[in-house]
Amino acid sequence: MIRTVMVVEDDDAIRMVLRTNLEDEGYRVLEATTAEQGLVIVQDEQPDVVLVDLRLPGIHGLDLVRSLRATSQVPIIIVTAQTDSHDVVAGLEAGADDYVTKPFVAKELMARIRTQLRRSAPPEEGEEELVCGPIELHPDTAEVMRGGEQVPVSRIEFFVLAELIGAKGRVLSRDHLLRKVWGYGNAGDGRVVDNLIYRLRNKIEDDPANPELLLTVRGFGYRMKA
Amino acid sequence: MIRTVMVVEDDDAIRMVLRTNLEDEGYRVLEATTAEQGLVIVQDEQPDVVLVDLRLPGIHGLDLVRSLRATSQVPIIIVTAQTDSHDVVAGLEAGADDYVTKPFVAKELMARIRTQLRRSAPPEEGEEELVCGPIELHPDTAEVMRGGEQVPVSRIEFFVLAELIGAKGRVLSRDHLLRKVWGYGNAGDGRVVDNLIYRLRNKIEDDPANPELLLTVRGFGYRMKA
DNA sequence: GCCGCATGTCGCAAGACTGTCGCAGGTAGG
DNA sequence: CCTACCTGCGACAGTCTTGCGACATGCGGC
Repeated sequence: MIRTVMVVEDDDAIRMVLRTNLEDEGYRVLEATTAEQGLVIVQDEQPDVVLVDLRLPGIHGLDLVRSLRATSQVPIIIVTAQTDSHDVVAGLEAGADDYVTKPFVAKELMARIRTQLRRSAPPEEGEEELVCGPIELHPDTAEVMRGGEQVPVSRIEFFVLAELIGAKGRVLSRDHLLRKVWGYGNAGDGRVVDNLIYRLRNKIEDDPANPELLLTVRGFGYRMKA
Repeated sequence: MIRTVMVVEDDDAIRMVLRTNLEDEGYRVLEATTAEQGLVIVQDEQPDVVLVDLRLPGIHGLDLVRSLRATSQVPIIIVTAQTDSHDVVAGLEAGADDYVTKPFVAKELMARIRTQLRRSAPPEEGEEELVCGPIELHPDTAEVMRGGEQVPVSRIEFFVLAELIGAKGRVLSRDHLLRKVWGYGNAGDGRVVDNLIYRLRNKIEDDPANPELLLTVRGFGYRMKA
């Protein structure tokens, strides 16, 4: 079954990234740049989840949340730049089901969307196994195991590894990783990825200088051993 | 068997939080914002439990309780902002089976609902065992045992521990705990959880500085030892 | 072999994250 | 009224994370 996600966000760059990520996950994506537009489209199209930015031109995102809640039970996730907990709490009180603050980790946002969807649509097929050679990822505990022993990795390292292993040996470009993991406009240039790969190798490879698991594909990007 | 819970509450934010928590517990949720609506839906749908707010627009919650009691034996739990014991006593006399005052601890409300359900549907499968290493939770008595000895913990500490142990080793984010335990509006942001964890550790860990049961997962949240 | 570019390597510093603790208002019980 | 406790809050310090830049290295084409 194809699910529809509605994005209400005025910043073109962020909306773009969200759309790309959502489409990659197989969702149909609807977009709106204002609260008014969003309200109409939601009622028209009955999406399965709505992402709402708080800072919108004109009507504030909060009011949009309240309006939506008044007429619909669609799961609402607030995506806001306000780290100010004020807006966030107000958002939840207004009836949102979850919130994510920018800069967000795109993979995490996707996971949260899945969670909201699960509520409205029962049990999907089990989580994908995240295993590659001696490396094993446990999303439940956010732990990475290597041959049975735990390897401490940071939040972002975890998500990058998850993305790579999930790709099952396919090459992923730096851009792809930037968009999927870092998520958005993170103008941060390419080397960030290189760095992270370097650090990951130091943690999961026997000989980080001669990687056997996390391979470089010159000119394209990185991939896990098949 | 899927149980149905009816929520009669006019405040959108609170109703939302209740719905989220109830659905997470696996209940089907019906909502009404007025007594009239509630009465109709209850007779229509025969829910297994009804939550009633006392302050409702129009007909008062108390009258709704009386009306319900006149025609049904469905367990009724009053959820009220009135700490004023007046209304509460009146509510119980009107035929309610239990009451919870706001701000309530979400997990506690869920527990009370289970209790009411147990009455109407006798032998379910036993309660989930809330045990983790030397720690043992007794929901009936709200006691925490550690290696056979009782550890005094506060109300909220108890529910946080219950949530964590119930998660069986999975990581729970601060957000998750805030919503599941504190339940709502608790404008209080982040550090509240950290503090509570700190206090819990002082009570249940041998060496609180090097926790072995209640673990931190940096960047994600907390979890119990598997 | 030489050059240019892609990638590896590493240290740094800002800032994020968490642990720790004292304080104060609130509540319950006496 | 007093006391004890619960609970949220803020401050501070220590640790870890992470983007960045600089330089080294290696690959591929000529």
